[in-house]
Amino acid sequence: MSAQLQNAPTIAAQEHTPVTPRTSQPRERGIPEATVARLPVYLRALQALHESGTPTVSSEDLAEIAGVNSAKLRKDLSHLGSYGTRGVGYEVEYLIYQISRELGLTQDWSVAIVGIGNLGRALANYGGFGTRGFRIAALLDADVSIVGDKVAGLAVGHIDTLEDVVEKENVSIGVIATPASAAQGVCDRFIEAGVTSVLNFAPMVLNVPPGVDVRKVDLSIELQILAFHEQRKSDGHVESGRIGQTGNAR
Amino acid sequence: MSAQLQNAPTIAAQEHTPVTPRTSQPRERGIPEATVARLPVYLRALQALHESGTPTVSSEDLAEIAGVNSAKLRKDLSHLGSYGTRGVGYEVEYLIYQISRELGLTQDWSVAIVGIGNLGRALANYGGFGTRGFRIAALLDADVSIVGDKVAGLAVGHIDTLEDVVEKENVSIGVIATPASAAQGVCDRFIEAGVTSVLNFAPMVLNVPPGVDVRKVDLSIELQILAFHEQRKSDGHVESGRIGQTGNAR
DNA sequence: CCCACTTTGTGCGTACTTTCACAAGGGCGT
DNA sequence: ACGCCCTTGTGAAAGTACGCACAAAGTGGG
Ligand SMILES: NC(=O)c1ccc[n+]([C@@H]2O[C@H](COP(=O)([O-])OP(=O)(O)OC[C@H]3O[C@@H](n4cnc5c(N)ncnc54)[C@H](O)[C@@H]3O)[C@@H](O)[C@H]2O)c1
Ligand SMILES: NC(=O)c1ccc[n+]([C@@H]2O[C@H](COP(=O)([O-])OP(=O)(O)OC[C@H]3O[C@@H](n4cnc5c(N)ncnc54)[C@H](O)[C@@H]3O)[C@@H](O)[C@H]2O)c1
Repeated sequence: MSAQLQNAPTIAAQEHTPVTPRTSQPRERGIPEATVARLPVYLRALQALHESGTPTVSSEDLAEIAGVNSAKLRKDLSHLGSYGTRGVGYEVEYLIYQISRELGLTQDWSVAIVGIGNLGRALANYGGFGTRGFRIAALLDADVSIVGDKVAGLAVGHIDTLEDVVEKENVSIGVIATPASAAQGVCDRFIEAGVTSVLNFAPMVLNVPPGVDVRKVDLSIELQILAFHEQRKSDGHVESGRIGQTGNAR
Repeated sequence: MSAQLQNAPTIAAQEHTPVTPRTSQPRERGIPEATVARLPVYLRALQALHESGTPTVSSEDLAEIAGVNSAKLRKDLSHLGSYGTRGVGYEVEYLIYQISRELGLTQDWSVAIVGIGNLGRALANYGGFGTRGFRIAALLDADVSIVGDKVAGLAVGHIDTLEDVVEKENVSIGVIATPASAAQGVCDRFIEAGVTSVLNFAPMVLNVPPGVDVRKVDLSIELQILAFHEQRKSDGHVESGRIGQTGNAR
């Protein structure tokens, strides 16, 4: 079989002594998915603070910027270890390093995008990609009239070279931006080639074996969720209040 | 104030709703967010079944297609009411109607996209948009060299006409595809103009007042989450198992 | 009309999240 | 050195979400 399951319990356990300088904290293995999904948000907020020259920040302030409850933020960070100083807060630069390390951003990840249509091109041209450890290693498409085109400085390759590219470029994350009908096939090839992380933009549920992570970005679903709440608001209710940013989780 | 919050605490909660004086069975007001987020997935699966001529489907089969546990699916559907027939399953067409109605897709929603750059164009050209009750009412940008261009059959308008457009076209959902630096400003204008649902593609946390829904789509965060798990996999662990599709929730 | 069989709807225990509230830790002024 | 004040880290409570297991409900055959 393959399919199903939402979040996984995350294991925990072993872990030698980290590299951390002095006050290193034992950090337990097993960070909650909900926390993992928020770490990138904290990281972005911290980088903004760092760029503006702020040396330290309290959980209260950082939480405000990140749009979360401060207790939640502290608990999230506590999963990484005790990197704060009571009475003071967290050292911005140090925390950036810790979160980056935890997320695996201290190493580079090669990404291959398949389906260089409207969306694929936008993704390829998206600068924010490389800013954080992600490198677009290849752009692939099945349409021979597109193959060879230069997009964002990269020549589009033919889908048939997927396996070669994955191996040569050591691709670890596959992005699928093809029509839904081709998504499963592309996904299977990625997996067969050894890729175990997939980001899917096609509006369909991919079937994958255990051990493979798939995250989906589905515009249509987002709109439908918004429509649901919008309808509620005008449904006569005075009530409804949804609040701040809701994105993905697990 | 305004700011904060990530996922909303789910309104549901209180909302006794003494409303329905009738029989007890009917759907209580207050569908769990997690359920709302899955309804669109079920809907899509059902439509595929409908197109292939399938008249009824069991929770087991539908769950398989949607990639979820069948008990979860049944519980989700039970929030809408009892639309299944024991021993048979659910009537595809009827269920499509019920879910559509619940999601508010039986009415049309006008959408305005701001920021017609790489991503904005891809969104505008995205056909799947209109397929389900969503109509792109306007495309706006601040760059005068873009204003006037025809994208997906629509002329790009100037951002200064936002308020007029929202009123004239009765826009209820605003899509932000501008650089992060302009996102909050655009968001504020949308809200000021009366829009209470926003879909944000800019990598930043928007500050909004209560009553306004914001959903974000953040490519960078998705990649970072994948990187986290990818790192775990190679961290020596044999273990890690994340599985099937993970998308947004709440 | 009754029985065997299928599938729904849901009670219940478990697990995960969020939030509150506060004791303990640490810096700083005196 | 001492004590005050600020902020962290976290136990515990409350709220949600999941998925199992099964009684109830409906179908079709005999
Ligand atoms: N454009 C958007 O804003 C948007 C939004 C949400 C979802 N999506 C989804 O993203 C996907 C891509 O959207 P798009 O607008 O870029 O579509 P598109 O038609 O512009 O591009 C699809 C590309 O995939 C290529 N392709 C088709 N089959 C392939 C295969 N087997 N192997 C490799 N490449 C193949 C095509 O040649 C084409 O270049 C679709 O599934 C769409 O539903 C798009
Ligand atoms: N392209 C992607 O794949 C991608 C992926 C993830 C996130 N994003 C985010 O989406 C946003 C748009 O990305 P893009 O690649 O399309 O960028 P882009 O630079 O191509 O387009 C941005 C557009 O917004 C317009 N704009 C700027 N300020 C504006 C304002 N105040 N009002 C109205 N319009 C304004 C610009 O004129 C431009 O046309 C960015 O925030 C980016 O980080 C993009």
